[in-house]
Parts: sequence; structure tokens; C-alpha cells
Amino acid sequence: MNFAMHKQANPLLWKLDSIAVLSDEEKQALLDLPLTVKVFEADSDIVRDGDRPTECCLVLSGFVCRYKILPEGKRQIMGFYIPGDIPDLQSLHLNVMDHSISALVTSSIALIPHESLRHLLERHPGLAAALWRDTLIDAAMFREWMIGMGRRSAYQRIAHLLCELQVRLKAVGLAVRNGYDLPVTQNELGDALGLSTVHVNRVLQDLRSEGLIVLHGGTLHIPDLEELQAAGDFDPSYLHLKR
Amino acid sequence: MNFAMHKQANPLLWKLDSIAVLSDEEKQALLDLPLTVKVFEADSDIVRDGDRPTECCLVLSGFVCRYKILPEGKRQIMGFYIPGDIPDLQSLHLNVMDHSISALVTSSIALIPHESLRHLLERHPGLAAALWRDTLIDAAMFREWMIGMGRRSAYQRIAHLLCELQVRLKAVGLAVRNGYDLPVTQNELGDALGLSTVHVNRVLQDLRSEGLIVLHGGTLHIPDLEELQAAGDFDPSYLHLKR
DNA sequence: CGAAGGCTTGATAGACCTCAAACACAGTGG
DNA sequence: CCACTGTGTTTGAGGTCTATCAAGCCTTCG
Repeated sequence: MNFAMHKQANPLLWKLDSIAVLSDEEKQALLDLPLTVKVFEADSDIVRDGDRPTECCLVLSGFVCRYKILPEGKRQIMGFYIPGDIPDLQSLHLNVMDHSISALVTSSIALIPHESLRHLLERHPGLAAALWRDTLIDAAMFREWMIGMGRRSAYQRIAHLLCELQVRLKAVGLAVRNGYDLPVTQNELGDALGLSTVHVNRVLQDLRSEGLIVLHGGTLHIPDLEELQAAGDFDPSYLHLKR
Repeated sequence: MNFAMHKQANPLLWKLDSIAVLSDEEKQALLDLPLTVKVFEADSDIVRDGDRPTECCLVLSGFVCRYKILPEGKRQIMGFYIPGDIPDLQSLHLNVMDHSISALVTSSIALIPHESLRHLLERHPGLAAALWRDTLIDAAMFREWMIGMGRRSAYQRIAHLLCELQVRLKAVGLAVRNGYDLPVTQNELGDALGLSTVHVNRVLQDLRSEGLIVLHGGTLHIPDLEELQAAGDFDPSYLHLKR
């Protein structure tokens, strides 16, 4: 069995392979998971604040975000999720959702019953460790975003986010070295970074005029990745990738 | 064996009991963990950014924080930890620390070898689930802090933090209904909330003058908890306590 | 009693927000 | 084929929250 060829078909395999060492047996077990694929339109919720999910959602294609709406109507986006990610893996151990997960563009999502996952993890402690690790890396990303919103300028924050997505997309084969598709509006960027749309727009123009990014029509080109990383004070070690 | 009386001696038992259901056997196994107790002075690091820990630290008494220093010298505090917490539990699955953990006041810390923990978790899947859940709740707190720094005013943020500590301290028996010891300087509060010391001071005065808090000498009194929660837009559900 | 750390206050500045409107572009329908 | 609509982007002007700088004050402790 050639697992390399399955990476395309099953992005979860690709993703976990980028953060943990898996045996062939474990990889096979992952491939054997029963998946129900469902397509979500742009701006539709996959899981809602207050829900008690009985399955986890694995992103197969598209772009997904984790967010919460505050009483005053403001929205905070707490993370972007890409193919291979299981944004609500936590629902395995936290019964009630304390936020929502939504598709930003049309996305195909595989639903995996909790039952199947629990069964899998019982039999394969290595996979249990890998998924626990995955949730810990998620937490590390939250921390890094916290640092950004607490102590970095808007300019740095945006540069940092663009770098994070570069690295993560590349780890699952969805980015080339110098760019990727970014199907996110400036409004959504603002909600993710704690900024107003207007300010995001102005800072993006700064980044453009400095030649750090070329961004239009949802396509991002990064002429010099290291320069952008420096501008965003970005160090990928918090993503805990294997190499 | 009366486990209730052990809660005092072993705050971990108390803490886990507040977030998960444990059998007597599991409780006993927790009590059997080999602990090496060590006292850390105020402002001394327990684990450092870049370390590769071989043990986890359990807070027995005192007050601890998770933080990171940025290149420009700024500090972001990403969480406060109290007796019963294991702030670096993640080191079980993430080899390299991407931040530091430090005592804010003299604190006694129990060091638990990874080996012992792994052994424990293999034998007691229920405890493994409880500790995984604990790291997920940690992540939920990060998310809530993110929301604060992204979308809440300084006034709300401070009120929110004071409420969070109230609930968490109460869950391990360290707070009465209307207050607790808060051994944190205004400078540290600022670093935790992404604010300057000066501004923290002014907002605290606002909170005081509105009668929402009485704070001096490291002791916080909350005349009306519900009012403070309303001021901080605080809803404890993200802490995922049992009841 | 002096030193040190933390708290408080005042004045000034800047980053970012809000409001408001114009512009660009893709999709829709007649 | 061209108005029409909607969403996203861009620009301008004014305002505010919060940072920074600088100093004085208070308490604790050796």
C-alpha cells in the first residue's frame, strides 16, 4: 500500500503526517474511518455555539473559520482551518460548543462520528497521541494570536497571519513557496485580527507598497518570504511541524 | 478511603474533580503519582521557552503564569495558573516549549516525570481523557482571552479576567463567593491583557469608583459578582466546569 | 532611614476606530 | 448587450481609546 498517493485523497493523512510519526498500520486505520462527506456553502455554519456534536468535522477542501459572536454583535474569528484540519476535534471531550465553526467559501467537509473516533483511539494509542498533539498545536496557535493581538501592531499581525497560513498550507501541499490562494475578505481578516476593515485595507496597502506582498483577487504572492516573516516577527516553531 | 479529605492535600484531585468524573480507582492512581516538590521564588522561571521538559509541573500553592517575551522586549502573559493546574501538561506531546512558565509569587510546584504520567495514562484511559480535556479547557481560555483582546474594551477585559479567576479559584476552594487573593501587580495585569500599566491603573479606578470591585493589598472583594460579570461580558461556560 | 518596587497622576501623542461615501467588479435579468 | 444589484475594496475626515513619557507618592523591608 502506497500511502503517499493517499495524501491527496485524504488530507487528514497528510496533515497528521506533518506533525506526527505514524506507522503504516495507523495510517491504514485512518483511511478506514467512515466518512460522510457534506458540502457547505460559503458563510454557512458547520457547527454552532451551544451545539452538542456527536461527530467531528474534517475539512477536505475549502476554507473554514472558528468564530464567536459577542452580545454587541461583534465577531471574533479565532482561527482559520484548511484541508486536513479537524477544527472541532475538541468536541470529543468538551460536550458543548463554546463557539461556532463556519465555511468561508464552499467547502467539503467529512463528518466522522465520535463513536468511530473513540473506537479508533482506543485501538491505536499512537493516533490518540497524534490527535491530542493536534489539539495542543491548535492551542499554540491561539497563544500566538493572543500575542499578536496583545503586543503586536496591526502591520505585524497581518504579516504574521499571512506567514502562518503560508507554512500551514505548504505542509498539506496547498501552497507553493511564494504564495497561495487566500479566499478571505478584508472584513474577515479584521475580525480575525481584532482590527476594523478599514484599517486592514490601509495596512495591506502598506504591505503592498513595501513590496512585501502582491495580493489581488484572492491570490497572494510573497516575493520574499523571509522579509515578510521578519516584518511579522514570525517564527514557525509554535506550529510544531516535524521538520 | 475518603477522597474528600485528600482534596486539600492534592489540589490536582480537586481540580480534575471539578472538570471530569473520576472513579475511586482513578483518584487513587492520581494520589499514587510520585511527586517531587520544589519551591520557586517569585519571578523565577519554572520552565523556559526552548526547554525540552522531561517532567510536568503541578501547582500546589502560589500563583503562576505562562508568558512569552517578544524580540522588542515586550511581554505577553497568556494565562494565570493556580493550585491544581498543570500549566505545561502540553509538554507530554509537544517536545519543545514555545513559551515560558514562571512563578508570580513564591509557589510550591510538584514535578511529575513524563514517564510516570505516560504510565498512568496508559493504564487509566479515563484519566487520559480527563487530562486531554484539561488541555482543551486551557485552549478554551486562550480563545476567550483572544476574544477579549480582539473585541473587548480594557474595562470589559479587566472585569472579565477578575471573574474568570473568581470562578476558577472557587472551583478549587481558594475563593469565597465574593472575593479572593490576587497576588498580581498592575504591570502583570497589563501584560496579560495587552494594556499598559498606566491604563490598567486608570481602569481599575473606574471599576472601584463604580463599586464593582474593592481591591487593595492583593485582596479583591467583589460586592456584586453578577454585576461584575455583566460589566465584563463574562459567561463561565467556556470553562466547562461540571456543574 | 533609605532604597526599591508598586501605585497614582498629568500631559501629550499615536494607533486605530467610526462614519460616510465613492469605486470596482462579478453575477443577474430584461 | 447593458442597466442593475450586491459584495468587497478604497478613500477621506474626525474622533477616541490607549500608549508613552515623566514625575511624585506610598508602602514595605533591610
